[in-house]
Amino acid sequence: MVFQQRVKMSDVARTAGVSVATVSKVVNGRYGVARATVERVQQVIHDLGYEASLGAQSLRSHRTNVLGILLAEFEPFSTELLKGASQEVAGSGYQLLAYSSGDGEGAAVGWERRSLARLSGTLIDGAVIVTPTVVETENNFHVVAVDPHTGPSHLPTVDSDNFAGAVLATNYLLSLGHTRIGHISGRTDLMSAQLREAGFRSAMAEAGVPVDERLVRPGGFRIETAAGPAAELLGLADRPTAIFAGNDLSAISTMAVARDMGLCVPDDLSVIGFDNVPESALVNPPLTTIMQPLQRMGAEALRLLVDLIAGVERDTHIRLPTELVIRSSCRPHR
Amino acid sequence: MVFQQRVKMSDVARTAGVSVATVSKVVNGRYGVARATVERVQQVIHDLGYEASLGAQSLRSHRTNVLGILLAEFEPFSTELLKGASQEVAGSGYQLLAYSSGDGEGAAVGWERRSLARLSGTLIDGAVIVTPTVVETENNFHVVAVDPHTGPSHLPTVDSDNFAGAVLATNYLLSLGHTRIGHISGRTDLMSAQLREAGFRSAMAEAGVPVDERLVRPGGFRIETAAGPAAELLGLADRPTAIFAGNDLSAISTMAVARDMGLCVPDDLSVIGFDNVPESALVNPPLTTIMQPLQRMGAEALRLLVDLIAGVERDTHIRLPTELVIRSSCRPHR
DNA sequence: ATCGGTATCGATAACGTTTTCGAATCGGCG
DNA sequence: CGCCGATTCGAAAACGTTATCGATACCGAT
Repeated sequence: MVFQQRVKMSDVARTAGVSVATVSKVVNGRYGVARATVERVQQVIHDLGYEASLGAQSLRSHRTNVLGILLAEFEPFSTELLKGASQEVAGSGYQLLAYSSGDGEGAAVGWERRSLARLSGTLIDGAVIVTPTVVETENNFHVVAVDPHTGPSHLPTVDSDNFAGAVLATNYLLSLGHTRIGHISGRTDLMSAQLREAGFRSAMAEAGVPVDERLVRPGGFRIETAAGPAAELLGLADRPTAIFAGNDLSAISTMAVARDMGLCVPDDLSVIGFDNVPESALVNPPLTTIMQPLQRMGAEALRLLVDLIAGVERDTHIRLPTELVIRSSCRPHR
Repeated sequence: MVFQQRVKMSDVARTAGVSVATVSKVVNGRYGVARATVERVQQVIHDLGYEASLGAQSLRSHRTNVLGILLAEFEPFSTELLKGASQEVAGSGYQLLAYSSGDGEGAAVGWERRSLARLSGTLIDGAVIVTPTVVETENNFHVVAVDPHTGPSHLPTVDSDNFAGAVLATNYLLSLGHTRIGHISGRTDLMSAQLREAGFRSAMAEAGVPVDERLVRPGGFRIETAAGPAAELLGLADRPTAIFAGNDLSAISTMAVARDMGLCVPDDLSVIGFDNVPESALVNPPLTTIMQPLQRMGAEALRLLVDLIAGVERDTHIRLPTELVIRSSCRPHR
């Protein structure tokens, strides 16, 4: 019910009978202000409920003690990373700001660069960027990338062992007797997607099973974009008996398409995913998948970022292990 | 690999051979600049990759086209709301910034007020606040509350029908033959917690079953805070045969405590939750609960906020229905 | 030529904070 | 009593942007 204007530093200064400069010193704990004055100003600050304006603060000092995490959207993958990062930030002295491009559908490339330019140097002290396609770093500003785009980059990075995970998934399908295995690959600009496809091909070659190129199609890592390729694959006269989807969302999409076409998973078609997002345990049938420790990846990324800002010398590339999680979406080939 | 300073408006102005004022007009699409100039400036903006500084922009104009959503932490409840809000924001012309108090444990009361003071008027044009305990609105700044604190408030609000949901839950347990029903209530400062307890008492009274006051304990809506009360309840000589937990996290905590004490859910103890967060379907046994449409609540809150800023006349209190979701954590009383 | 009216543009003052640096005060000591 | 160093404070400039408003250029009409 209190209907008041934002209280600014000059208000505090006036009621405390000092100058804004002095208030600023008190707020930031700078040296050179008398004991009595400090206490009086702090009292006024408390009484008036003063809070520094983030915008003005950062505009002047280029330091806000706020870190950002940039996501294209709040899909399950990013949300899990966010949870991990959020837990890690507690007690670090920083606060966390999650920024979504909001682009949703169109997802204009380069949103990370634009958002970063908008926030860096004027709002946040550093950022972790999830699945960035464009990496470009201004000096004196730290970013770490999670699951970055392809191509050479010396950005500090956190990811999981995508290649090994893909080998795990493929070998599992092979061990069930499948040989006509399809692969719905991910966003071609993502390192992880390329490594998963490479792992798939490697495992197939290792087993001496040739890859039918018609069974490998890009699915874009999203439910909507994967549906088309999945339908094409399943529409083939000699359709695959198993599909290794590039991520869980593609796998879920594939299962939906299969159902629509009258196919039963896992009886008519085995499906394995990648990520182990919470949703994968909820779908029917529960999805067999490759787990990457998403929350831990988020936590590691945040800790790495904090260390970088603090100037700590440490390894700037973290790779976490993957693991096979067996549920009910795969069955031996008859 | 490009290693460059942040490019500012004056840089654009210099290379385009105009003044910063003109650049500003071009950026904001103001009237009064020649066609040719507009194009030239836009070209330079694109070439240099200029992006306005959020801080400076908002400091001066008090308008950023950015909305905030304030969460105490990224637990499941808030995360679902966030997803809903995030989907709704696409295409609204705004961008969404999620802010977590980061307080995690201690969760100092009034974090919403402090964060809001920090962000409002200098960073965001409006905010939706999840489970706020302190409501205080500055003029010319819009906020909408989701699941707000108790006490009178004329804040625009989105919530679900907590009372009816609690009646649903209680009646379900009663219909299974339970009469010794315990209730682990929620954060006592939250409207939703009070309404759920009231619904519980109302349904019990309606059925003519007296409430044993020793079986009603506050659990704080969190896994850690609910464990103690749950243990006390289950340690009673005449322990309850069923527990209506104030939310899913309390219910999950209760099930864990029960397991530790050698009790089997649902055979020795029926447990029902509230919220239907995704986790409730993952636990073992899957949790029977009351669903509130969390994502939709987030979406409605965001739409309401946008409308308020735009000055649209509309209903400022939205209440969504709840629903019983039967899974496997309840069983008829023998 | 002169004039009035439109376009187009740029100086400049804010916005709320931090930081530098000089001014003022005070106590102690010669 | 005069001087000096230490302490405490405030004036003012900067940060990058937007908004106001006056200056200039140009046009056609008298």
